[in-house]
Amino acid sequence: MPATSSQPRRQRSGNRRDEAARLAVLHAADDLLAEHGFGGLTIEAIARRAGVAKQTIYRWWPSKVEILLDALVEDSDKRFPVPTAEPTAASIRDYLYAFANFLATDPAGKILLALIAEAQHHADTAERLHKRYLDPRRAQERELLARAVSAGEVSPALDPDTAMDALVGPIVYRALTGAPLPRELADTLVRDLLKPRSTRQQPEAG
Amino acid sequence: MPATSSQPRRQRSGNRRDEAARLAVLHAADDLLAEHGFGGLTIEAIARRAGVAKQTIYRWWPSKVEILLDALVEDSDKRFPVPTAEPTAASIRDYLYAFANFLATDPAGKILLALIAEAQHHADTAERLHKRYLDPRRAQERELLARAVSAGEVSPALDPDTAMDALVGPIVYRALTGAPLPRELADTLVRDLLKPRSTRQQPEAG
Amino acid sequence: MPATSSQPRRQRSGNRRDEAARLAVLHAADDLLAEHGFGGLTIEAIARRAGVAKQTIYRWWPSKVEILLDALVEDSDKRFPVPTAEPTAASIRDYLYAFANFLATDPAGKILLALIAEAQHHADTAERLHKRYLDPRRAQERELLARAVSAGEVSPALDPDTAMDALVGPIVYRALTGAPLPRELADTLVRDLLKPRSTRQQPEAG
Amino acid sequence: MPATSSQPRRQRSGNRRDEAARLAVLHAADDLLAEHGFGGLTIEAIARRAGVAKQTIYRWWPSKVEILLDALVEDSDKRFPVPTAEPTAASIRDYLYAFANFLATDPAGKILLALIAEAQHHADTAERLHKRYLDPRRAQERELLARAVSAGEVSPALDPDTAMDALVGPIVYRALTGAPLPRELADTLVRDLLKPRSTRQQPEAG
DNA sequence: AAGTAATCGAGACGGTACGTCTAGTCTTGAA
DNA sequence: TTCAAGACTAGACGTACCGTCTCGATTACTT
Repeated sequence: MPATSSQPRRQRSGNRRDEAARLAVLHAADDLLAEHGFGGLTIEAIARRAGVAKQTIYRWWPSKVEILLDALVEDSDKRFPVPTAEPTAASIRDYLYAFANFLATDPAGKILLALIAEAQHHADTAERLHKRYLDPRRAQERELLARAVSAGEVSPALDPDTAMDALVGPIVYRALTGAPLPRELADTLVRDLLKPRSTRQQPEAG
Repeated sequence: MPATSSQPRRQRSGNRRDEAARLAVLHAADDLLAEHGFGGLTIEAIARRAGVAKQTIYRWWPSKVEILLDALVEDSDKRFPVPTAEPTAASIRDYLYAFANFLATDPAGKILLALIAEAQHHADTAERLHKRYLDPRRAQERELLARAVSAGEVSPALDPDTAMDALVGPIVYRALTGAPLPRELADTLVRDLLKPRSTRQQPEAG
Repeated sequence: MPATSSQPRRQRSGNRRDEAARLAVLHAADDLLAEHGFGGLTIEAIARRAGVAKQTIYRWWPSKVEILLDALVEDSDKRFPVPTAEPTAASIRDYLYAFANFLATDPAGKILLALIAEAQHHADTAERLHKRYLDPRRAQERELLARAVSAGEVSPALDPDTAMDALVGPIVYRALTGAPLPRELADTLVRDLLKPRSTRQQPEAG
Repeated sequence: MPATSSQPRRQRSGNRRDEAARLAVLHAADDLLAEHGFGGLTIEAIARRAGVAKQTIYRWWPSKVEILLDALVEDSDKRFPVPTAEPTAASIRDYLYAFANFLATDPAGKILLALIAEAQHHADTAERLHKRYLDPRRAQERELLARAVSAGEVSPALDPDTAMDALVGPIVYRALTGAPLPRELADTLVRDLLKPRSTRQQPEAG
């Protein structure tokens, strides 16, 4: 009587961590944030939505911030990885496009904004956000920029860290204040602040 | 302005609005934000700290966001007004210095960050923050920039609104992420994004 | 525009304790005990049933045991007060009838049984049950018995306290084990243990 | 009876029921009841204390009541068996002494009180308590009494079942309410309610 | 000797109630 | 009319157990 690969419907947890429950929680958090805003994002609501017991959430996540970080890290690595291949001005500009797009349209983009917000209210959140998201990404970004500089592709006036903030800051700020994110913004920021090789001898004034 | 007899401790209200209670609430909110962060800033705690009944707060402020807006508007107009006199690149740069200083050191600076944060969580807050703070200031800033442009002092590549965000965004973003705000940041932003008259014909590349 | 005595529907509490809420809680507890047993008697369920917030219950009652005691004391004083008038064997017997009837048929009778039960589980309950119910009633019963003795109406062999337990114990025990409570039980207990005047010279053997 | 090599610590289960686990559960239940009262007697706590998995408990006992019944039945048959030999008033009185002693001093006595209590809360418990403990014992007691009556040793006024409750009830009630259990109680109950042959023609009034 | 079956400790799971907390509404009584 | 005080409904918080389940290791009876 071969079991002919019929689907087992609900594998039922057992002794090991239930991956289905984990994903259900992450998705529920994502959905609730999108639908009801941060105010509707309670552990109770996540549990209800995910069809999961509260204890299951408390067992695996120390706070709802950590849930959001899990979702954010997974999604943003997927949707707009820091380019590692070609350290050119164009790839940096494309990265800013992708970042702006992520903030404006991806549900996980709202997560980042919510976490930056929450970090203002709780010092722990600030620390965790840095450790799990901002710092690792910034390290990659810094390296991208450094390689572009040493390749002679760009020549920013500021130190790498501040330069990145000067590029990313306007985009984040406009997302935080609900302003649109036109391509010209990233274009101008890259052109004027990074001064790429191709545009350096021809300032727009002419 | 005769001080007429020592102050009678607590004049006990009567039937007009109690100015002492109003100030006590604003100060209590300020103090609590500074001491216990936004998390410790509950209506209950403000009432306790101010020695005021909750109902008194609810009577005069529709939410604690409005309390913070009251404090923010009063203080920021005092500490770093948008310059109205000389529409030069230098005065814009000075304004950015003052803004950075406000965010980094003034207690009311924390209020702005907290309100930007809160605006991510509640749409009402976003609307109120725009209406009472961001929009009025932006109108002034836009006019400053417009006058500087038409005076030939600066020539930004972006439209006035986006250009202002490109200047302000990095400063706010670094404040939100706890990064320091060196003067070079504002210097570079003004020089590279506004292209003031004095630096226009001599791009740093030479 | 005279309000012509239309009913105000819900007087809404205010500053003072809400008597309606208090009664709703006591009745809800009573009903739940009768309908779903002690297992269904949770604070959460009482609050739900009474249409009252949990906090209101916790504000006024330190535990659900105290709710039951409130209900029990009020009801049992109403339904079967200890007789104070005539200290005769007959009135003691009638008191036992009333007690048996209370245990067997009155909803509040179930409360007493539940509290005796709960007292086995929690020492606090035992103490509170004694202080608020058993001891005061026993004091009255003891006095009734003492007056009957000194009036020559009855002559028990045991000290008053133990004698009362010998009368009451079988009734309670049968109620606890779900056995019926026939009148002959009380009759026999009074006749054989209290030896009332009228039956003393004529033992049932004849 | 050579003890052949020190005990191997924990034989690790295998295919058959683990007697060590069974005893560990019974003892853990006993200990927890004694130390933390019925409130501390949770399946989780028993499992923890016994060093046993919860599933092992649920496999062998349908509820914690059944664990207590196991312990109670074993112990009470051992400590105060219903006398089968001589159906005299004295042996009944001795049985009551033993019962009172069991309730007052034996750990298993507390179990009986706890089960009577629990039976008020759950109908299932009531049924199981009757079936496994109260009814079998009562059958033996009834037979003892019946034999004593037909031997002319005693002549109770009540039917056997009610008569037994009249004897046992006061003792249980006083145990439930924390009152002491003096020998005179059992003495008086037997003398006045069973009217043994030797005291029948000489009522104490004289 | 290998396979089958039942045991065990461990612990994750969906639930329910706990007792605490804060929000925001409402009412009283004094000034 | 204002205020302090504080009771009220509502509902989230994080914890403790409940009873069910699955896992992987450990025996003992089969064959």
